Amino acid sequence: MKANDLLPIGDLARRTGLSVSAIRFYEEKGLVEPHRTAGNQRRFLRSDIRRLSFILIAQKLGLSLGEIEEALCGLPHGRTPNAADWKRISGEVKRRIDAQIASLQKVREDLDGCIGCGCLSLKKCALYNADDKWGEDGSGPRVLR
Amino acid sequence: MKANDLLPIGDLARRTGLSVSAIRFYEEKGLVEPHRTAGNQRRFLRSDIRRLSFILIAQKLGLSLGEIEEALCGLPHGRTPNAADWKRISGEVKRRIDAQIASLQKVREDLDGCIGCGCLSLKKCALYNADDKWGEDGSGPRVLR
DNA sequence: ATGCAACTTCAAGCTAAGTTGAGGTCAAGC
DNA sequence: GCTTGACCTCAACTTAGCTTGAAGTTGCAT
Repeated sequence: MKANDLLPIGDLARRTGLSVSAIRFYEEKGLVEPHRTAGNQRRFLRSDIRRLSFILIAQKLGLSLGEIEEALCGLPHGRTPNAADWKRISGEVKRRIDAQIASLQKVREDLDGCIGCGCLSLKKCALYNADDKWGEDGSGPRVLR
Repeated sequence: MKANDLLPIGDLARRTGLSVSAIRFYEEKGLVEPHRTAGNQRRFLRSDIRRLSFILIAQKLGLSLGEIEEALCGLPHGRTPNAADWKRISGEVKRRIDAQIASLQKVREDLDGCIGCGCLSLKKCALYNADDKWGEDGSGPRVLR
C-alpha cells in the first residue's frame, strides 16, 4: 500500500464488480473523474472504489444516474460521501421507497377485490377504473391515464 | 349501435386514451389484429376497446408488452379475457407484486439500520454488503452484484 | 528491446415502448 | 366533385444504461 496508490481501470472494475465499459460510461456522465498517465491511461483514486460502490447502492435503490449525480453533486472528487451526506440522501430514498410500496399495496388490494368479483365488467372494476375518468358520453371506456 | 359496428383507429384511441401511434405499435407487436377497409384503413372490433384496456391495466401492473402478449396468447381476437383468464393472469401478477413489495421492504429495513448506524464504513454496512461477496484478498470492496 | 495484456477512442448496437415527420391516400359532408 | 380531416406507410428519433467491435497505443515483465 503505497501512498501514491492509483488504480488502472481494470483494477477498479475488479474491485467494484463493474465492467470496464460501465466505468468509462460513468466517467462520461461525470460521476467519476480519473487522472491520466502521460500515456493517457486512466488512473483512479482508491476513494473511487467507494464512490462507485455508492453509485451501485443508490442504483439498487432505484435512483437514476442523473439523480445520483445530483446527490453526489457538491462532494469533491476524492471525498466519499460521509454520514451526513448519507443521511440526506437516504432520507430522500426512503421516501421514494415508501411511496412505491404504498402504491404497490394499493394495486394489490384492488387486484384482490377484482379477483373476488371476477367481474371484468370493467366499468365497475375498481382496478380498471382506478383513475376515475369515464366522462360517460355514450358508452364504453374512456381515457384511462 | 349497429350490428356491424367497426371502429376506425381514431375512435379507438379516444375510447382507450391511447395515442393512435401506440395502437399501431401494438398491432405491430401482435396485440391487436384489426380488419382493413377496401381502402386499407384499420377497422377494429368493439371488443378491442376492452382488449386494449386490459393491456393498459396489465401494463400498470408492471407487465411488459411481451408478457401481456403471452398472457393474451390463446385468446382469439374478438374475445376479451373472461373471469377465468383474469384469474390466471392476476394470480401471476399478484405473485410479482408480492415479490416486489418484499424486496422493497427488505431494502427499507436495511436502509433503516444503515441510517441508525450512520456507518459508511461500508465493509460492515448491511445494505452495502447485502450480497455478501467480499472475497477478502487484500483490502477494499469486491464484486457487488 | 520485445511481446502481450491491458489500455485508448470512437462509432454503432441493444432493449422497451413508443413518438415524430414526410409524403401520400381515403372518406364524408357540402 | 371538391375540400378537409382522418387515415396510410416507412424511417428515423427518443431515453437509459450500458455493450460490442474496430483499430490503434501503453506499460510492464522478461
